[in-house]
Amino acid sequence: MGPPQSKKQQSEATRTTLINTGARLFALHGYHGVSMRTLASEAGVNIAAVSYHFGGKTGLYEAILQAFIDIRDKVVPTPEEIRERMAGVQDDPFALAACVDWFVDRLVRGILTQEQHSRPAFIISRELAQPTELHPKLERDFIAPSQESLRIFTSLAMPGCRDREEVIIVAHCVIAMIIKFLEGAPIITSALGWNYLEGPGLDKLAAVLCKRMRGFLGLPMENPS
Amino acid sequence: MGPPQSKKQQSEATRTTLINTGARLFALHGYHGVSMRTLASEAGVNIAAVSYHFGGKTGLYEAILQAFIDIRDKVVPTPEEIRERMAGVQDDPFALAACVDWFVDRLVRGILTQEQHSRPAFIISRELAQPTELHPKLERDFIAPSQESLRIFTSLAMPGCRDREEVIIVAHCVIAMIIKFLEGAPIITSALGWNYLEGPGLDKLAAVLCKRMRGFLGLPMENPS
DNA sequence: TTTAACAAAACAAACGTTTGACATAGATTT
DNA sequence: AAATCTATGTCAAACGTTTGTTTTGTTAAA
Repeated sequence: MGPPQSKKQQSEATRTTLINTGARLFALHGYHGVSMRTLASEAGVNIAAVSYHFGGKTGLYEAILQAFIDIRDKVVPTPEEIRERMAGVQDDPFALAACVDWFVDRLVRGILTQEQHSRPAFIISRELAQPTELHPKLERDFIAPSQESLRIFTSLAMPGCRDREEVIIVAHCVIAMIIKFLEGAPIITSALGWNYLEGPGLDKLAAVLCKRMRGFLGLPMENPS
Repeated sequence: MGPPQSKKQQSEATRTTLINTGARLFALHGYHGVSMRTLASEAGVNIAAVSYHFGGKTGLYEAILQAFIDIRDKVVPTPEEIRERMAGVQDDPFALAACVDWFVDRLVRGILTQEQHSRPAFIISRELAQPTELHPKLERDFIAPSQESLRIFTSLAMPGCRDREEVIIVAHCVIAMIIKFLEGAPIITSALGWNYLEGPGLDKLAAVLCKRMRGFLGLPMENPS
């Protein structure tokens, strides 16, 4: 099947397949819930391939986490991007609210729609509740930077707030809401009579979240008419 | 150790120990992450005790979930309780805000402080992201009733909102924030320099959450001076 | 004496990992 | 340019370990 491949191409293809399949299965069933036989079978490769390419099950899991770390900036805006976007609007509540819309909309669509982004969120969210030995690395390279971005956004969105503790708590709430829509997607969609979180449904969700997040941050919920 | 026990007492003691230890370990490491030998060892009982009393590992897990279902009303207020508490204040934003404080404070302290309540939240939250065969029962006896309470509270707290979809989305956000403080407790406490989510720290967290939740629901953040 | 609860040992099955044979792309030699 | 060698990726089979469960025998309350 497919065009004839060189050895390097074949090797790379196997690696990619394993990382993609592993990400999907680990996100669905957790690390301990996926056996190497199921994994290899789903990926369409031999059992020994995992050990050969990644040194074992933990090695593959590590590689998957690393792949997530590498695309972090595509999901969570960097501090620079946030500062640039929100510069000079500290005194205009409606301009601030527009920035909130931008930030929330980007997170919602980044995390909830793109599978390659939603799986990391799934796995990392689980890693939070159920730390493995890879937790320190994940904490340093993914969680901490994301938290920093979230706190910078939050403190900029609440210019009147001088309470550092409150900023940290509020920042946590912002990401918590969005992440929980990922894990609770079946509940939400069935309650709303939707099939998936996409299309008009996702637009509605994003709109409601933007509006409410404004109120949460102490900004006007509605734009001036 | 301890006073001499009758057979029924001893049997009941073993059951309780297994349920408590199981709840702790399953919450920490997930169903597949806990072996029966670790479980029995931690509980201080023989391996065969689990199969003897609960018919196997899944039987114990089921019993643990059932124990959670039985105490649901202690954590999440019932629809009756909510309706009673919030009756006749639909036109008074500040009275409504006080009800929000009551609801949020109860959830925060119920879920985040009491270990016997926080573990169910842990396990059920994981069951959401990673459904097992027990999911339907949990959905019917725990999740659905909790969601109903949450939606009733939300719709009563937003009397001006006639958008059913918005009510559902907002209700989900309310519980999402609180639950995520459970899973993200290590991150939050370390960022804030706290040791645990208790005492003054928990008071602060509850206060901030109450205030912000008011804004989220479109109510005044501060009480009239 | 009967029987409910516990404990130690053994069970088959599934686990992650390793082995050794095989095929072949790529490098080296003739 | 052809022949040979080497290194690499794949595969089926087997490895020893750990899994959840069951069996068998013992203890002590009823």
